Amino acid sequence: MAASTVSYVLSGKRSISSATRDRVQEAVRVLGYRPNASARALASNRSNVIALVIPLRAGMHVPVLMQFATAVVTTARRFDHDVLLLTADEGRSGLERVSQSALVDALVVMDVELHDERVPLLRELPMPSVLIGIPADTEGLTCIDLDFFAAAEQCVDHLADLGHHEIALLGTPSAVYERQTGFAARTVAGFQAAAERRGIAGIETPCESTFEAVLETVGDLLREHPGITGVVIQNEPIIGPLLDVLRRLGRRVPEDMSLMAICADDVAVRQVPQLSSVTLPADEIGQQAVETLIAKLDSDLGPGVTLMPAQLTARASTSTAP
Amino acid sequence: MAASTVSYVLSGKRSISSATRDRVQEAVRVLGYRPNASARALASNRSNVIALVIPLRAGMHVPVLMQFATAVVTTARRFDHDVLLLTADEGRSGLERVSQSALVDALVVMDVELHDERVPLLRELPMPSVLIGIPADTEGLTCIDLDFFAAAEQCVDHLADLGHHEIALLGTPSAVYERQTGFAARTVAGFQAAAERRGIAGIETPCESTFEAVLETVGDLLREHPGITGVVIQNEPIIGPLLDVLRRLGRRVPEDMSLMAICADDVAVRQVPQLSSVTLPADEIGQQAVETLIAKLDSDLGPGVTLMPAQLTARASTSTAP
DNA sequence: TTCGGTAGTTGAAGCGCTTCGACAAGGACC
DNA sequence: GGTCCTTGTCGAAGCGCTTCAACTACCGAA
Repeated sequence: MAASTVSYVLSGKRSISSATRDRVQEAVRVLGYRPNASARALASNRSNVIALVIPLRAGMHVPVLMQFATAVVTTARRFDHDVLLLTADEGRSGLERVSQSALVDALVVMDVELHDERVPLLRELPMPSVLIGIPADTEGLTCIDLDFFAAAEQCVDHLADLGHHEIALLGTPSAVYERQTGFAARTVAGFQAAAERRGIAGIETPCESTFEAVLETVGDLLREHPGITGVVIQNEPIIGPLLDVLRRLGRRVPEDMSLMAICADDVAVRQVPQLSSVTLPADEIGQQAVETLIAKLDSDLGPGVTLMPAQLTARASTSTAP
Repeated sequence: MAASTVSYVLSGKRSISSATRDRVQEAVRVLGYRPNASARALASNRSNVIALVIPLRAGMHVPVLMQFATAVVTTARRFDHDVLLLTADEGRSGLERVSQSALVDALVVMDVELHDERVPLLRELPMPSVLIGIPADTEGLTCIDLDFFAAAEQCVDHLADLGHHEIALLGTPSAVYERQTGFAARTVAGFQAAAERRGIAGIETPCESTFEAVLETVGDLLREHPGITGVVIQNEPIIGPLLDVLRRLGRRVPEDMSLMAICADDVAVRQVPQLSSVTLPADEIGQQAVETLIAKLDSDLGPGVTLMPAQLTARASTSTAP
């Protein structure tokens, strides 16, 4: 019984008689044999590990990140890969390190900015990568994200259909806009485009993720634009505070004020009243990212941008304009 | 110039003349040379990767987990190690896989239950590990956690010192108790012990992490125990809802009701009013875990339990009993 | 019957490092 | 001047796999 035979049984890369295969598998089982990962990686030039670069920056909503990360790990395991966790604060050098040392076979990069310094590097690296988020120039890249432009449009359309003609977008913390994060910019663009198309007034404002900030931002907003009857909210952690603030201000949802959220479904459903929302499908995006990466690994799949379609669910937080 | 010489320059394991060293370093710089991680691991029997097992279970508060994870990754990088992310749903087999294939050198396991099925396995594995959390039998293990018993005691003492004699512990979701998670059990024990010692009434109840659950739980609590004037809260995500519920019920904080939280400092400070709290030092625990692990890696450090001391900070949410 | 082809198996080469033992050169000591 | 030790460098072995080329055995077609 040659070592190579065992290798072929385990990898299935050559035909093996069923007798031999059974014998090998039995021995593997009995001895509890596990191939050494480093030796395997050295010989095959594949580590079966992918890197996941997670942002740790101001304004990012942690539970959503974790949802992405979980989806990535779970899907990677389905394809017999493991996940190496990198934090974005290592920046370019972290990516260079893990790819040039062949620690990983491929990269998943989250929280991509419009003009991300890592993008040129990703183009050069001799290793497939998938971005979660869309930079300004996607030439030669593989990117996946929710279609935030369409998401915002759908929110506006839904409110416009209900007869609202002055609505607001309560956005992400200003830090997120300042670093030109793609998803935030695309949401604003979609919001403005749809408002214009529908001939209604659309006011957008950033909002920090604290109760006081919501209190102040919403207070200012309603003072300056008393005609607002609909709000689109993109910043998940302020959903609770916003509902609270509206209650304090005596505005009932949805009677006086309609609310649309762009957030995970379970978050929307957990509120009182349940929120009409466009789903942020973090699970599917993470899963899709890994599946694409695996495809690129063993078939030189070309680059391309995948926008997950936005899907709106009307619930109890929106109604016809007062 | 022998390959071995380069290796010795890079690792510093033998003395090298400064002339040679400079020449090698210059060449490394110019060529952008990076040692191949797999080859290095195969030859040296060290992958320089540690596994981090993260729970994805009901009732766990995600931002805190992320804080642990971040601290672990950052600290690991300080010691020139990387982090492989495992989810707890792979259970024992995940641990066996990564350790037996020598994918990693060591393990950090989070969210340990009192009778965790992974504990016996960890004792057997030929590889150091550190648990974040304390199981029932710590024989032969290295564990680190906040001293939740003392944390609860300090909360009770603080309230008792202020003259309260009927207080409640608003705990974690019941799922966390049911699976006998150590930190929750130790908090309850400390709460009860201190209440008894101080001769005051201590009522403890689990609480799910939704607004309605808080509304109902607190409603029931105050109906059955109308004399309660102080609450200790261990469940971070319900801090906001709790403040809201008390407001609705017309109980002012701290005039009518004193509040103590066991949570991260920044969370306590972000509330209105700012909460008196015992800090949950996730950063330090994560950091300490990795430092201990590194020490075990290259010096056969013995096992042992490290309880991080609890530290109480009085803020605006506690005052003398009404 | 002979020949080409296919399926099954094998030994050997080699992946890119680390580490061990050997060895040369030089300094200290008697 | 010879011996011993230290310091710096090197070649070779080997880590545990994968993969290639080669070989055997056997089958069907000519």
